[in-house]
Amino acid sequence: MDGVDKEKVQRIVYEMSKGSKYFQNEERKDAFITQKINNLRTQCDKLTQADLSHFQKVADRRILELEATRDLSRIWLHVDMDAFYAAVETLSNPTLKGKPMAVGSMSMISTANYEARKFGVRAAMPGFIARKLCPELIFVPTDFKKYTYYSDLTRKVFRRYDPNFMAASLDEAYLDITEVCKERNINSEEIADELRTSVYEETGLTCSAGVAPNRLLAKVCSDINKPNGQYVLPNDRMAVMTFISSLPIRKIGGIGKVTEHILKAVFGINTCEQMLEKASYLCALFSQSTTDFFYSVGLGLGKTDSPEIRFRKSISNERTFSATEDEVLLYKKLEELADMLSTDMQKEGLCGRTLTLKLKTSSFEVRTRAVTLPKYISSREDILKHASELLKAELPLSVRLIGLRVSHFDGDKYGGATSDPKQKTITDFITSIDANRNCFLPDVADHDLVGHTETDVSIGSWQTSRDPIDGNQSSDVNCQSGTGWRSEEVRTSGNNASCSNYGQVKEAVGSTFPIQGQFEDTSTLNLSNLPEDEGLNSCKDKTMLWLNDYKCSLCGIELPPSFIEERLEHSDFHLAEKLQKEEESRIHQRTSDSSRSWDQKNRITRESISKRQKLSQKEGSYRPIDYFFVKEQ
DNA sequence: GAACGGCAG
DNA sequence: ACTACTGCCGTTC
Repeated sequence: MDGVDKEKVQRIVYEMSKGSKYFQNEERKDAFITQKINNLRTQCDKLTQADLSHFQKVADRRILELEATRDLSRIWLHVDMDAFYAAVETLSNPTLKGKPMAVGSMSMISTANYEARKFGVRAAMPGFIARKLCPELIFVPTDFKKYTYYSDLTRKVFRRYDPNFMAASLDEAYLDITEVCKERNINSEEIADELRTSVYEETGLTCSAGVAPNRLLAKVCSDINKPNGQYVLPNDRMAVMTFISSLPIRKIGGIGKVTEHILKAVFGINTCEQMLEKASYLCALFSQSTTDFFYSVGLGLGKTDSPEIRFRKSISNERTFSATEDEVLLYKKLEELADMLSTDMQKEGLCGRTLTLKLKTSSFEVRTRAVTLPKYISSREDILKHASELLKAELPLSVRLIGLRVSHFDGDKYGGATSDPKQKTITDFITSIDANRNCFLPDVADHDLVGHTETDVSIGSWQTSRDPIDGNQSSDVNCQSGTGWRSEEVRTSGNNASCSNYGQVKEAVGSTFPIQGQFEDTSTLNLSNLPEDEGLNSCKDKTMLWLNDYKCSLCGIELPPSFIEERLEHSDFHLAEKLQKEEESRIHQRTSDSSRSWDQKNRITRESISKRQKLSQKEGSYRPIDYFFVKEQ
């Protein structure tokens, strides 16, 4: 951003925060990092020439191995909407045009428009500081429904170029445009141009694009000519190496403030190519996974594969409020969180056995306390009971945030489900009912939120929404809005939108997940947990079955309107499923509800999977969209 | 394997 | 008067 007086901005930010609890905590963290840097330096100094030559050899070998994995056969495009939330708000209120504006609140800004950025106002900056930087700044509260709606519009465009595109958040996506380029015999630059034009025509919003041989690079590229621009990095090794050589490491997804600081302070690394120059030191001081990532950065390597399915590993929620030591109040907050979390988990049919309590003290110190239970839980009572015990052990304490997380899901480690006692029971039970029925394993898996992430090489390469979410009147009693809009979102938009939170995307529910997965879950729950009539009605009502004329409201499978036969078959399937279920409940009347749910879930999921596989074989070009996640909320 | 802290987006 | 959520890594026991 030119025109920004960086010194002035820094000074104001410093003056506004200096002396605050937050600031003191930042200083504490800085001190810790400084210590870490000193330790690393010491270790470096201890390295002998012999050590270094040894590590150099190891590093060289590893770099060669990584180089051998280079794949220049794919063309990836990363799209990034420009100041997305702010742009959407301006669309719905044109009087904002040209004025400095920020989406968010006094506590936290999610996105600032370009006029505001001229003043140094940025995403993730608290509103009160932003106002100091720009007194006439207009604040607009976040409205995720709106962003989800526009996000869906953009995704309709993306889908035309890559039906299997990866949504990284509401405003970012990765598209493998290799095939389109081939089929239409045009180059990637033209595709990018055309795509951006289409997005603008269909949404009124501008975006930027980056094209490169892998996702890591594509992401970097989309930032180069932002806003409303694009940059193409050809699939050529020399071009990549030249591009990467002078690139500051901070531009790379996965290298944040701290890593940048450490690498610079200890090794003098500023650019990507220096990752290779200092390879022996890195090799000596960091783990294999970390050095692999660093070397990959130096080589300009990134992921080129199509999204693999991934499972959600945890689900959580947290709230900030004005710090208090009042135990009654704290328990009440805890109860609300347990309530919301349980609801979210049930929406997705999740049960987990590790519960983690997160506390942020009034001095911003973060603590987590966890327990792993002998059985899987998901009910509000179970969560609350164990959470209360964890909390109790920490009191008295002045707290400003409480969070709860459940992880270690059943069916976690693909198939690992059977290793748990309770599951064995269920498995056995179901098996006894129908020997043919296969439980758990990948099936269960699919029913989870799956996403894919690009994560990977260690410090990951995923993306999340760059616009932090506004905590919504953060500091106060407001703990509800979060979930509220989420559930609405799910029902109304029924699409890819996700509402997430973590960055890598979501559909409607909580945070981050792939849409497909989410829907499947939702549907599963509908069928198994709701009164029979509901499921049945939905099945019968063909017009209601296809959300946005595209996605099945029951299981989330995505079938475009042109798939007429498949659609018919699909609705028949749900009907049959329904009937079968009714029949079954008659037979196994005494079956416990929970067991029946499991059973039902598995069967449905299975069907969905095989259906999808069938489709992809038949129609090579069509595959359900996998999402990844987004986080927002 | 579990717990915890931290980074990143 | 500095968010919400998720994933992964490293360390320690």
